[in-house]
Order: sequence, then C-alpha cells, then structure tokens
Amino acid sequence: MRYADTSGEITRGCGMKLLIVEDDPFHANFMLETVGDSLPEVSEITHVTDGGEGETEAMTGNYPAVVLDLQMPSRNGVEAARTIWATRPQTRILFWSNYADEAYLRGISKIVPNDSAYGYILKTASTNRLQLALRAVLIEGQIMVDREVHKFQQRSFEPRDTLNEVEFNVLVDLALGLTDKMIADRQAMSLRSVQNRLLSLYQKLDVEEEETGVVNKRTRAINRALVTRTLNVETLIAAERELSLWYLKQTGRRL
Amino acid sequence: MRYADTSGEITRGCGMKLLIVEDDPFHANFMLETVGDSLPEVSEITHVTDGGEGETEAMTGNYPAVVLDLQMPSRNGVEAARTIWATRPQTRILFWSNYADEAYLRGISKIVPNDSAYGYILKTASTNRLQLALRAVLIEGQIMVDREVHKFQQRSFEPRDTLNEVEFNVLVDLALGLTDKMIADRQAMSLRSVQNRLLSLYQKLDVEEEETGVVNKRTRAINRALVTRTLNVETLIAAERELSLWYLKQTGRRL
DNA sequence: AAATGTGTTGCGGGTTCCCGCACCGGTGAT
DNA sequence: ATCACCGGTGCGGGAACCCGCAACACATTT
Repeated sequence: MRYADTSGEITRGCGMKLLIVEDDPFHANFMLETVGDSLPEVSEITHVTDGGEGETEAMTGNYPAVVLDLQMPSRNGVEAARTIWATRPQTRILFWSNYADEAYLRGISKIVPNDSAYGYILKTASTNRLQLALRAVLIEGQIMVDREVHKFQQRSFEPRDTLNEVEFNVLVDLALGLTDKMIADRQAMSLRSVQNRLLSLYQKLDVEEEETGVVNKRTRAINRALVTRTLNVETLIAAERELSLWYLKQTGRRL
Repeated sequence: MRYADTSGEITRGCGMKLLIVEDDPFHANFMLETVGDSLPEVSEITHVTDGGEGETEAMTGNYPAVVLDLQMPSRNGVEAARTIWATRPQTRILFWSNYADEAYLRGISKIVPNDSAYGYILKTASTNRLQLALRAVLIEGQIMVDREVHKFQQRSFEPRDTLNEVEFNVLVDLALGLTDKMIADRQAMSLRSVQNRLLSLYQKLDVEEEETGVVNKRTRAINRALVTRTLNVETLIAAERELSLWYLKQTGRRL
C-alpha cells in the first residue's frame, strides 16, 4: 500500500478519513501499512509527525478517528488529545505508546469525554493485537486498553494501593519541586492536609525508613514514582507549564 | 537484503562479524538493511533483542563491532557495554539511541576504554548520517558523537555550567532519595561538603528561590535535572542496583 | 614568595519537613 | 441512630536541611 509521507493524502474506495500522528518514521510506516491492510473502510489517511501539527490538522480536517503517538517532541500526545477533544468530543482516538506508563493512562482518563471512544495500545503489541485495537476503537467505537497496560495498573493493588486523584496531584506538585505550603495553596487545602497526603504517598510508594536517616522521604517518593512509572518526565514537563500559568496569575511574577 | 530475525545469522562475502542489539523490531529491521546496504565488509550479522543476550553473545562470539540500543527492558545498553568492554576492551561499539540524554553520554564516557572506538548516534538521524557513523566507528575505529547530542552538551555552557564528576554523583544519590548524611558516607566526604556540592548543583541547575518558600530546592533540583535531561530514569534504575549492593556490604541489611 | 582560586570541613542558627495527638465533618454499614 | 471510617485541620516538637562564616589544604598564577 502506498501512503503519504508527511501530511500527504491518498484516497481509496469510499469511507472514512483517518489521521495518524507519529514522529518516528519506522513506526509511522508500519502503522500506515497495517491500517491499509486491515481497515478497508479507511479511504483517506493523513500522516503528520508532530503533536502541534496533529492538533491543527484535526481541527481543520474533521476526522472521526485519530491514531496518536504519546511520546513526541514539543507537544505531548495527551495535550494534543485534550485540545482535539475540547472541540470535537466524539473523535475516536487510539493512543499508541512505547511504554505502559501509569501517568499517561491517568492523564488520558482525566480528559476523555463521556461519549467518546479511545484505546491504549503498546508499540510492542503484536500486529494482530494492533489490528484488533484499530478495528475495535476506530471503527466500532469501543474502549480498549492493552492487556500489558491494564496489568500494570491492576498490579498496583498488591504491593501498594493505587493513588487517587488528590494524591496524584500532590505527587505531581511534589515532583515539580514545590514546598508543602505551595502545594497547599495550589491544591486549595491546608498545610497539614498536604502533609497527610504525602504520608499516604510514602506508604503507597513503598518509601520505608529502615532506620531513620537513610532516605529523604520526599526525594525518595519521587524516585519510586519515576521507577514504577507512576510518574514520567513528559507529565512533569506538561505540569510545569500549567504551574507557571497558575503562578503568574496568582502572583504576577514568572516561574 | 535478507537478515536473521532473532539470533539468526547470515554470511556473505568474506569479512567481519557484527552484532546488533536492538529490541524494537522496526528499528532493528532498518539497521539490518542499512548495514547490508552500506557496509559490504560485514559478512555476518547477528541480531538479538535484549541487553543480557547481547552480553552473552558478545562474550562467546568474539565480535569486533557491536551496534547497541540504549533503551532496552531489563538490561541497559550502558551496562551491557560495560561488561563487554570489561573483557574485550577493543570492541568497537556504536550506541544508537532515541534521545540526546546527557546522562547516557556521561555514563558511556565513564566506561569507555582508552584504546577503543565508540559512537553515539540518534535514531532520528538521517540514513546518510547513520551510514557515516557506522563506517567511521565500526570500520575505521573513529570516535563519533552525533551533532545533536554534542550540541546538547555544549549548550550547557551558556545557561548553566556543566556538572563535574563529583557533582553528578551527588546528583544521582540525591535523586535516589538519600539523605545528606548517606550521600556523605557513600561518596566518602563530610556532610558539609555534600551540602556544598548541593549548593553548586542548585546554581548549575537553575534552582532559584524567587522569594523563600516557593520551592523545595532538593526536589526542584531533581526536577530540573530530569527536564533538562541531565539525568534520566534508566540511569536512576541502574544506580539503584549499585546502591543496594553498597548498602548491603556496608550494613548487612537490604535496601 | 605571595596571591588567587577552588574544594573540604566544622559550627551554629534559621527554616522546612515529618508526624503523633487531638478534634471535627461527611458517608456508608449495622 | 450509632458506629466506624476516611479525610481535613490545628498544635507542637524533634529531625533534616539550607547556608553564612571561618579556617584550612592544595594547585595555579603572578
């Protein structure tokens, strides 16, 4: 099957339009071929290589379905999805990622509209599984999360409890390098409450003490969150942007 | 060109053996094709998909040249390189990576033997640049670092000074979640010296205070290091292993 | 030889963090 | 209704951290 290299288009049969946002040319190539082989109802594929382009193309192009890479330079897949869904909430989006990062899944489930379909599939998944996900999400409008990813978030029941919304937000602020007081301001709770959330974070992230004075719980918690992929750097970069906006509005100063 | 899918082998002409360690099948495929097209002196290619396999294959196979992915599950590319170079210091290794992470480059330059050749090339590099790097490093035995990566470490002169060895080690320990006292023990310096190193880290990583009480310098430093790619999660995972070994030897307890 | 720079170490005090104890307001189960 | 539980809040004290000040060692410069 032929495909458009970058922002080109092809037509075939009569059917639906599909937008593919993927910066890695090899993976993009493979995706284009797979779609061509297994989704005959797709008649027109557009391929762009950056989250920002993806957003504008999705805005102007009126696509019912989008395949979105999560790791991209400059513009994160989750952010792109947010702006797309903001104006076109019924767009079906299949997220295609290298990692089973809890942070991504959490970011996605925070922004997915009620009536929309989405999916999360790993790049390491077999072609069969990918084809299945493509069909289920983009054509049938199902919600589908890769077994590996799902296992990952299920797994969080045994060794530690899963984080709730508030705890996750506090964790992000913690990892941004804020003080307890700042976190309290930002999350609109008291200083002591923040510290209580931190306490439960330490438990859930397995930050033991093992004689006092070995670990700094604060930094250790960040380490655990990163290593267990509860948090990732992309999420931090995105959160930093929101933070500086908030701080600017709050104080009139930057950073 | 045909190639061996996983741990298979092919022969052609008479010449050198090459080992390719790469877990992503698309990139592996591309690498195999590129080598086949541009390095006629390579007569035998072995491809494995994991760092551990790569190590054992390199040990038994006596390869003069290796292409090594840096991001791999379970076994890091830097660690694989270390064990390979430990017994075969003249092996020529081309590191092939997704990111221009300073942490990787630093990890590599810490373990590269004096008389060996290595290279660092990004997966986003053009085919021409990759071919050039393949030839320069694996055939000619040059040292070659991708322009993008080099730019990244050069760039560290303007906005902040570059970290030296000690500072980097302290940074890693900090990000592992250790207390000042523990860092002091581990790096064999006094508590106050550690704090001095932290002080210069705060400067070099642009941890400003902007009225007191906004940021926790300790966690903010980790954040800055992660975001500027001075540090990455892979490095932390590897460092954690070394830490637990050290701690076990030191105290007889785990973790 | 003197000066200058860079890194180490001790002391001391102010700040932030960590967290036990206590109280209170909702929510769900008995 | 009562009880248990969870989460928010205040108080207070001990631990860890941040860092100015000052003395010292070592290398390089002048």
